[in-house]
Amino acid sequence: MARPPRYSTDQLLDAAAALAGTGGPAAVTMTAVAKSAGVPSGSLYHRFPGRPALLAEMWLRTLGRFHVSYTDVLAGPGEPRPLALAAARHVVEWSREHPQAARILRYGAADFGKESWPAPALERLESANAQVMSAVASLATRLGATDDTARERVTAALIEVPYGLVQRHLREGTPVPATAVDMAADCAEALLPPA
Amino acid sequence: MARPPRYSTDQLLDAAAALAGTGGPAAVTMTAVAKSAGVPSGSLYHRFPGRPALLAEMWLRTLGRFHVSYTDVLAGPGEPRPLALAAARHVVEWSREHPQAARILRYGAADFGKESWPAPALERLESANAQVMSAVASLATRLGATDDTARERVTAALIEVPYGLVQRHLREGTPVPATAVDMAADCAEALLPPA
DNA sequence: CCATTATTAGAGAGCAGTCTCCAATACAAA
DNA sequence: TTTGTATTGGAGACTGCTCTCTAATAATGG
Repeated sequence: MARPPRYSTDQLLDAAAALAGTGGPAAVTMTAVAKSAGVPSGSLYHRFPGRPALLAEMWLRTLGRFHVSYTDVLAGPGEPRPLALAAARHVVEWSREHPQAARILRYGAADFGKESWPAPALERLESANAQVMSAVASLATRLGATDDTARERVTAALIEVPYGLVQRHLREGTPVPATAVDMAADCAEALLPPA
Repeated sequence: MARPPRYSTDQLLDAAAALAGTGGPAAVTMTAVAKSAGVPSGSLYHRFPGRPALLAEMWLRTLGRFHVSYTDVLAGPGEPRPLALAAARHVVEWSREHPQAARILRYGAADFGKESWPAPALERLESANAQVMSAVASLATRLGATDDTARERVTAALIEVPYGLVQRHLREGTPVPATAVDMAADCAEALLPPA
């Protein structure tokens, strides 16, 4: 009934992600994506209503890929404490394996113009974040974190600290050392409620 | 001998820093800085040869302010271990006290166009970083960190972990909770060589 | 083979941002 | 007062980016 697409959405997002990974948000211009993917600007605007929409899709795709692997770990079988340690390790391992994606997530959604995103994209972001936060929260209760401080410590152990361990390497473009995985686990041990 | 300056360099950098703190690197356009400071573009370009130079000065001023307070702590008197814990705490405390500055340092120099900076600015950056790294390294040896892994753990304890603890709050614009200070110290305990 | 339609293709309008240039200005020194 | 000079002030050239518009194209269903 119609002409088949020559360029896939993923292909365009790949180009955008590559630019974002190396040059940060500012490098992801519509012109640069079009050039890098070998697509005329018209085709790009046929897929995405504008730059904010493209940035939103790229961000959500990247975040989603991390989220599925992360929630997989969180939802795994076994005792909560080993699970929490595994989750902390996983953040670092995932960053080691997906440096380009991790370099994108190093920025906030705000750095990719979140405030201009189309409403559906914002909702997807909201729901993705809520899902992860609820998984972490449920693990926190299983760990015996009752008050706010204890819950904050769990969040820090599972997300913020492992992420911090990786940041500098992502910024500098150097590979994340394997020793960072153990550091994340050691910090988690120190932050989680006593066993 | 000449007309006195009406606008100080600091005043212009303040405007730039405010823009960077709220909107990130992309918000710091020469036009925006001029408008926000109430300065015509000609005056701005009289002080700074171009946008890269302005960004460099802003970054170096912000980094320098952190560095002096941080190296003060590192060079303090006393046993190395309490000193290291104090340094870890200090990173979080400083971010709590200087949220705007911390929000700037959350980005890398690369995000502020480091590759286009004038050569003298690059040298100053290099030397500032080297100074801090050497202070950390000397503390690491005093702590008994002999191999590379142990040294990496010290760096992580003193810089990367405390910084990671603060990141999310900086991104979201929420104040950094006081509990984060203790978390930084607890993680440092776990990462430093055993006492 | 024709009509329909999603997609490609690219030219170019419009705009925001950087930077240049030159005249006007205000002060210090002679 | 006069001269010299660092600075202000702003107009506008130039560039790069976003986005629009229209025509061409390639497949499908009748």
